[in-house]
Amino acid sequence: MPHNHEELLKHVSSEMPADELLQDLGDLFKVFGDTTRIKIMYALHEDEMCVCAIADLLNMTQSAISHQLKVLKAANLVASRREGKTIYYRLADEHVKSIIAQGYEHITE
Amino acid sequence: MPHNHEELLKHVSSEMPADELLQDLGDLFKVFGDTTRIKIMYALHEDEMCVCAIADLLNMTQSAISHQLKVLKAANLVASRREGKTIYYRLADEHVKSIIAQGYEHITE
DNA sequence: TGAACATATGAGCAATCGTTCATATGTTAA
DNA sequence: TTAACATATGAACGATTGCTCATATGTTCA
Repeated sequence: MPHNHEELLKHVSSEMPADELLQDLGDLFKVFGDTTRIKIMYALHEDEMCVCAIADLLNMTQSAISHQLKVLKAANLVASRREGKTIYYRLADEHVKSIIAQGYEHITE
Repeated sequence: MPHNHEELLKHVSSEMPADELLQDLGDLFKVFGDTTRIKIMYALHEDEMCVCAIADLLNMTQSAISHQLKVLKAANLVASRREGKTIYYRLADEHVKSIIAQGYEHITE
């Protein structure tokens, strides 16, 4: 008979957050899991930037950047304001920086 | 003529980490970007577990869990030890917990 | 109003990802 | 050695993802 871990499972199971929360966590990190989006967030680290400046910086099309900004905004990682024709994006809050900082620490240990 | 941001770009550009590091950062977060892997890491939060216990807990096949553990191990997020036929996995270090904690904070703000 | 600019968006396509299934490897005990 | 167990692995398939291209929306200025 395969080995038994009923007791362990009962305990760990009771400590697990709800499935929906775990799903949301995964979805959040999925947003961080793309180099383009990481670059965008790094670019916004110090100051806001408009879409075309980000596109220039990363040497990518305006469309590609715009699509990614939409993803970042849906995850509440960036916010934007309009000034005439231009739309400026900035990091939404400090979580972005601390999450990236933790990741940075891990890979550079 | 489209608007100019040469000065800004020069500055932001000089502050950007190397491409390879940004790639590694994205790759790291990609590993966190899956609910199954998040669940595994949460399960290992307190104590080590063997593969079949994790599979039981998450109600998934041994194979699926094994594949995901391989991904987690490649990213240095979990470590393992053998005891007879059984292989026990545990979190590799505290970074895992702090990264997840930061993400948790963001979604529950 | 119309032209130029800045950004957003939808469809489509190649690439990547997570699972399943079958099977291989490694360990223990009889 | 053989059977049973625990885990790992490779191929394959459907689903998701990130980009491109064409075009739409929104704003300013003449």
